[in-house]
Amino acid sequence: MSDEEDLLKLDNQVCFALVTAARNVVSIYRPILEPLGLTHPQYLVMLALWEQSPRSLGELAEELAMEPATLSPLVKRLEGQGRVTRTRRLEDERVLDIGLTPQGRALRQQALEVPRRIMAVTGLGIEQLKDLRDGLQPFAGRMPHLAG
Amino acid sequence: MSDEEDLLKLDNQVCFALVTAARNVVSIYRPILEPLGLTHPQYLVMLALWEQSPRSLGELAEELAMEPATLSPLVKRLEGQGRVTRTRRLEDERVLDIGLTPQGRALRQQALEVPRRIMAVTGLGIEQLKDLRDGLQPFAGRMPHLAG
DNA sequence: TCACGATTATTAGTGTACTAACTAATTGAT
DNA sequence: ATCAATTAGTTAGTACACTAATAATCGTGA
Repeated sequence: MSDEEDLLKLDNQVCFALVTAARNVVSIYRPILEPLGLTHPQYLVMLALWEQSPRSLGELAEELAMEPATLSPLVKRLEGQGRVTRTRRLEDERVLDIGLTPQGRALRQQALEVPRRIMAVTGLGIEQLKDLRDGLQPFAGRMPHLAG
Repeated sequence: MSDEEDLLKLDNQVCFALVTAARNVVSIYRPILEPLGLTHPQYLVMLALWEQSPRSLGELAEELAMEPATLSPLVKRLEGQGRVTRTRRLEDERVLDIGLTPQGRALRQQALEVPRRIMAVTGLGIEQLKDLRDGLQPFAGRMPHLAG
């Protein structure tokens, strides 16, 4: 049992915990978001747009720490559902502005109930959630050394 | 009203941190696992098999907290790469035993270097990794209330 | 023994998520 | 004014991950 074996085991535990936790979160949200007609990534997009809109697809991708190529079809589905608008910006036609429809804006009222239902299902309190958020900080968001 | 807005924001932060952290972990491992010819999920499968093999596909899926339907094609790719064997168990032909080939067993030597390279890239130490692992425990692994 | 329900794995279909290659538009430099 | 470089999005192709439906096998009880 060398140091390397121990490290491999710790590595395994961390990765496993992180990946399964992310999967579980999606599974927990699924039944709660389903009545809203949203998947979990779509929910994150709507949260970002409720904070600020309209925004270019690129800015949105940057804030959500995802690739424009991933966001592009996702936003198209939201447009198909009538929650979101996709319009070329007049000053620069390369830019695609993503905005909210009245229907998309109205959805926020239903979304306000989501967090309480999540806390009820998981039995987690506000403090635990804050601790988790803070513990994840070193890994979260867009990681600079991954760009390029 | 304001309470609900705050909760929605906290909810957003936690989910966002968790999901992007999981994505980032995969991105960090990608270039390191690429010379081994493994994706990150495949790496987790090999880690589990190095601990114990052969094992049925169902047992493996249980330990990895994933669905058999997800694991099935993943294991087939590992078989195609010559790392893994897929054989029906004689006593019960419904069961598919997943074992290691000599090549799959040998791969472990190269994998022993992975954790140090990860720590070098991320700049994280053993203690930080342990803290993160422990912080994720309430969400990690197979969640009982999701079964069914 | 034969029919039935349970167990185990696979297939089909949807939805992210990534990289790489591509189109279209703008900017900058000759 | 034109051509090169850059920027913004999209498309193509691969790989997870889930649900639902299917197939194959096993065990049991009539």
